[in-house]
Amino acid sequence: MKLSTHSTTLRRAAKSLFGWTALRPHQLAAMRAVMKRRDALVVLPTGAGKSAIYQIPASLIPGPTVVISPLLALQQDQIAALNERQRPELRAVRISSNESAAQQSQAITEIREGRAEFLFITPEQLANPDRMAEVKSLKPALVAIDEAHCISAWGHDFRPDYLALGHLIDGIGRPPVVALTATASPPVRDDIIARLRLTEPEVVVSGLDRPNLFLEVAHCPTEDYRWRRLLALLSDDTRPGIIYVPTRRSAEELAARLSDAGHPAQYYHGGMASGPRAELHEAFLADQVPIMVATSAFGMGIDKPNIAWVVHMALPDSPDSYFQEIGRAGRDGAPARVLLLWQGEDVGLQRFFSGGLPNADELRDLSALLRKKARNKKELRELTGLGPRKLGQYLALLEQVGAAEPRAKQRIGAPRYSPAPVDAAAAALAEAERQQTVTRSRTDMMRAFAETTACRGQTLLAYFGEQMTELCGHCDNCHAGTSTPDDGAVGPFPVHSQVRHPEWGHGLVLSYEEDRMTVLFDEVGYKTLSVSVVSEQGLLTLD
DNA sequence: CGACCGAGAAATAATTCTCGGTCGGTGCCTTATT
Repeated sequence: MKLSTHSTTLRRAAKSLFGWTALRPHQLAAMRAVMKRRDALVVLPTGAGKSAIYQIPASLIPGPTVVISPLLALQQDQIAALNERQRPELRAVRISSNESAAQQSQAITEIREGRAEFLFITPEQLANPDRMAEVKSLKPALVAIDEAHCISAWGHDFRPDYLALGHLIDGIGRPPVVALTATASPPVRDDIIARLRLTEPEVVVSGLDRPNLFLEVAHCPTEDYRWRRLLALLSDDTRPGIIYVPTRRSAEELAARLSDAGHPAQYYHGGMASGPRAELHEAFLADQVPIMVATSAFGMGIDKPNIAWVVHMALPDSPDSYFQEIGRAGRDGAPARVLLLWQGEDVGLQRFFSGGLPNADELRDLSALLRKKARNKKELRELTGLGPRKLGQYLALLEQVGAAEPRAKQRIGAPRYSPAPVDAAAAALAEAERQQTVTRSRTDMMRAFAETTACRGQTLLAYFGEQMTELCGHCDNCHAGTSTPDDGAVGPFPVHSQVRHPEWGHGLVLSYEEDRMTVLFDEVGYKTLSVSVVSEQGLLTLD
């Protein structure tokens, strides 16, 4: 009775606010969870109406909604889209370094007086205790975490405040949380749920297969071959597309080379000034840039329906990134091509990006310092001589092993009964090694995807924990006839069974391919095992 | 880890090889100058 009431209310609101005559089953399931004030994790492809999942319930629930979104440019687009509708129940404001103090206090006033519903903000803003108290005083009724995979992808080193989001949500009064993303493999989902400290969340996952994308991979023994494969695609398809390259320099060089060869191209990377960067972004969306050569900086928030192809000029760091990047093609449902041009040497750069291990002595000294007195990051930088990046990484690690905790006034101290500095350093180092192993196992899986002769659709979805019983029919291997159906039960353990390995511990069976099986272990990441060895030696047991 | 660059050596005169050093992605934020 109550459930159907919610469904009817939600449908009415969707009609009134967005002009939609129907809601998709997954949208409705997630919205109902939000209406019941349950935590939720939503994994749906972009273009599946993900934002509406928090926006429609937010318009119905009394009290404002805090939207945590990672990029200021993305926030700006989202706010513009909401305010264009000119509905008070959808009005959005934000607080960021882009607003003056006067604009910031005006935004707070609008929310407090009920004239605006959505407050857009970054984790970094919330990490400021004064700001946190101010947001708490607004009594938010809901928190939406947009691009929630950033918690896992960035939290560990790049943007450490992402890791602290669980604390930050506690600090604003712990309203119900809905986390949304287009891509999250099983360990990323677990990470999001653990970091945000979601309580029995409703998990909605769907539609990862993208039948209109033709998946193609070519091993390129030489640079010249890579170049010729790219030109072949460009002469076939004159619709707009994106070329992903691994470095800023290669983005600039390739764009120049393509333009010289009669394929006008622009480049985009994180080292550019923000003005031209924003202009290029807009120009691409407005169909004024046919070819964009870019690093991974280009992507989040690119909601352009007619991207007809995506080329990777090197192996991405993980299937997670790959899936995210190819997912930008063919949102209009028209046939689109995605082509991966790779070499074994590409792995070297990804190993570099997976980072060096921390120094145990530096960790020990930092831990000892925290036990003496709580200090802010600036003091810690001066006392230890560590750079901001490294310090952030070390503090995140120490926090994970119970040797550091955030305190009032931006200070960080050691918890009561925290481990001795030597032990804390050893535990933090072990944690860093575990993270690095898992990160590198993702690169291994990316390489395995590139090398497989099996169905690529099945291989990719198996990585994300979804079993496809039929061949995808939209990849080069299916086309060439080398794909063999994954019947799912060829091995000793069914797909998705929980297993235990004497050395690697607990794992989840993801897929079988000929005599190999892929298992995702909590401690060591993705591993490919020989089915016959597993059977003969009894390597795995049900867990 | 591997690509790339410049310096200097090897070999015999203009090119090829080796060695050592450097660099490589993603973005909030703040604060001090124009």
